[in-house]
Amino acid sequence: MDILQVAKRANVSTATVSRVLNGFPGVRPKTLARVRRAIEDLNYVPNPNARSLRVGRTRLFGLIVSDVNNPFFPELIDAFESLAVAQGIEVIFTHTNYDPVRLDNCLRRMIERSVDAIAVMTSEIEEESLRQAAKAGVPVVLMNQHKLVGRYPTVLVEYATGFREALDHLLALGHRDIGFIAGPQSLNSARGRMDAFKTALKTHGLRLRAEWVATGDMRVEGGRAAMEKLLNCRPRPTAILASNDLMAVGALQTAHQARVGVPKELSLIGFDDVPIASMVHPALTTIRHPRREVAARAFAALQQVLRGEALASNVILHPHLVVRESTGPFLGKKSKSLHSKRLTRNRDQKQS
Amino acid sequence: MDILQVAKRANVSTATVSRVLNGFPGVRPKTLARVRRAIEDLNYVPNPNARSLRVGRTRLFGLIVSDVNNPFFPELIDAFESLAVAQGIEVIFTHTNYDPVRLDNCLRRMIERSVDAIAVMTSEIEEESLRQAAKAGVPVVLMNQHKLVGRYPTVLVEYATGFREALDHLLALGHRDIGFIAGPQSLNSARGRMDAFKTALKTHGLRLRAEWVATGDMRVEGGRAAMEKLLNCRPRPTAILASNDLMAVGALQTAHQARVGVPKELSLIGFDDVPIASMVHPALTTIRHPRREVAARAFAALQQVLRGEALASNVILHPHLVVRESTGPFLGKKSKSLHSKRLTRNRDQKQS
DNA sequence: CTGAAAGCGCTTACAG
DNA sequence: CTGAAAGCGCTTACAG
Repeated sequence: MDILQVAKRANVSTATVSRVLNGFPGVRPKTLARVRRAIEDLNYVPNPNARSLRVGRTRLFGLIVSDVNNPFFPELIDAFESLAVAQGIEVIFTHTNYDPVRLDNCLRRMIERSVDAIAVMTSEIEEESLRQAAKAGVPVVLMNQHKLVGRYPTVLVEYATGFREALDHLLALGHRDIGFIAGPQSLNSARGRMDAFKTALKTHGLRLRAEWVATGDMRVEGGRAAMEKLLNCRPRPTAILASNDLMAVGALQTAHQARVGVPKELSLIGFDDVPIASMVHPALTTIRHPRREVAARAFAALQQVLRGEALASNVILHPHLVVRESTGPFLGKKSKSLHSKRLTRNRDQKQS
Repeated sequence: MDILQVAKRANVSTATVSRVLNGFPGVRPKTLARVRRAIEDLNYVPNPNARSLRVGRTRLFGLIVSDVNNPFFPELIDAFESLAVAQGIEVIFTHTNYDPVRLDNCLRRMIERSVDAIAVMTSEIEEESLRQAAKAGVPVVLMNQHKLVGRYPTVLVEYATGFREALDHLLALGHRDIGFIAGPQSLNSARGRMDAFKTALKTHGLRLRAEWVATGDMRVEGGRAAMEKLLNCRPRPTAILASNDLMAVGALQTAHQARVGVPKELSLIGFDDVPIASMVHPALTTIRHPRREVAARAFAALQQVLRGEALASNVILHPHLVVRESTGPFLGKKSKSLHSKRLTRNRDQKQS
């Protein structure tokens, strides 16, 4: 009964100590000072369990992502957590390893822990799993789940914007023959990226040749294999976009091994802008996924729901092209024999 | 008063429901079945706050690392969390961004949340910060804090083992002139690695030439700069070890740019075996830091302390060499003009 | 402006 | 083998 100690020392009731603790107005300055003094002297810290039991809120948020080992997520986690900490909220973080069953478990665990709210930042979500959160009255915010848009607050990322910028860039460099390394079409995100790419292509009046599309597993290895296929095409695309950076990195390695110069003979663009994108050589031109922003909006949405405010509408964020060294001018069919001057560009230079 | 509902439905007292919930022996099978039934029917889940308030334990562990964005940590976090979940323990995870003040805050937050135990997996730790945990009676386990070894259970990683294996490998390939890319000597881990390298060198009867040591910031950029310096040495080392993989990756890029072939003209070895190590080209030979094991031992140590068992002694783990493609035979001074046959090796092949 | 008292939902001696 | 009851440490109407 620790608040009692403080109360005794300050010569007040526990109710008053509680008021001071929670910053309620209407405590006489003298009393306030006395209570503060006692808290200080006793080095008193309130018991969060007792508080939660009483109030019904834990100031605990859940954050579920697909995969900690995927370099896409750390920034998102970091951003989410930083915001939480700034508000005195703690976050229980976990990952599903892309497994829908694990997602179900994660949600259950968090609900049983009575978190106040949950952000689900995975690519695949079964609506059935979310129902338990709804039933328990725990607000949930999602990322990029177009199918569930009306039913759960969702942060959407408009891939098309990024692909449009990427194509603008490639066309300006003289490319017209553009290939694509897709991800498994069973994955929401991979399918969304493929669709967005096709749309952007159409906008620019280009057509996608079926043989210029290869599919990989969204990991480096998949990018390698896909690139092998694309390099064997005749005619060969002069520029290739990948569904994510990891596959672009794999593609880059295969190009190296096949002695196909990037960007001299082939331009390459990734997606996400994970840290590795700027670490490879040549540094990858890529479309940056605004994941810190996604985390921030998701967090804000949860707070809004908790305050009982209605969400205005879903948030739509846009990825943008980051030009680095893996894209360059198309030098014509004879480029292989030419020793073109090496292009120098600033890393991290952004295209407007 | 939800356990009461269950009790009513099963026609028992709340005490009995609690016994069933906690798997206490000595409940009559019939009663047991009735209670289980009621729990099932009502979809009852105990309130963790009430339980914690009563019992004084939260089944919450804290995990503090230096940096989520550092590719070293995800595996460690993953391993720690998986073990926790398997025991019905939730983990609050946070990072200090290498800032001692933040570590202090992180510890305070976790203690105020009344976590049961804390694993501190950062490279820099002020003992002062740990005192608050001691005062609050929260067990703490550390990673690689040699100075605090007697006072806190610690998981140690014996860097020397890894460097010895690396040198064995290089010597077998014919190298004798070996350089080193160090980290800032203000960092515990960087200093430890440097010392271990020197020791290993001495064991092999080699001497370190001062001009063959360059210092970087433990990031890719630092590796680039350090490599530039080393490439300008005359004579030049024929093999270089880096304090971590990120710097090795930077070094690799600089070698590429300077048209120094790896491993043909220069062998390169990293440290840690982060995911990027096997993604670059050539794939990095590196010393694998056993971080999943570190996490597992740290977790086990915490559990042991919580059970009131004394720790036998500190845990010592050993890193081992993983041979990939960035190391090869020393081909003599004239190697630059030779077109030596390309070595093929399996990626991920381990040296025994 | 402040206090007395109920109650959040559990667990655990204690008694039988 | 089971129950009645106290109590973990807070917050919050309610009363004054």
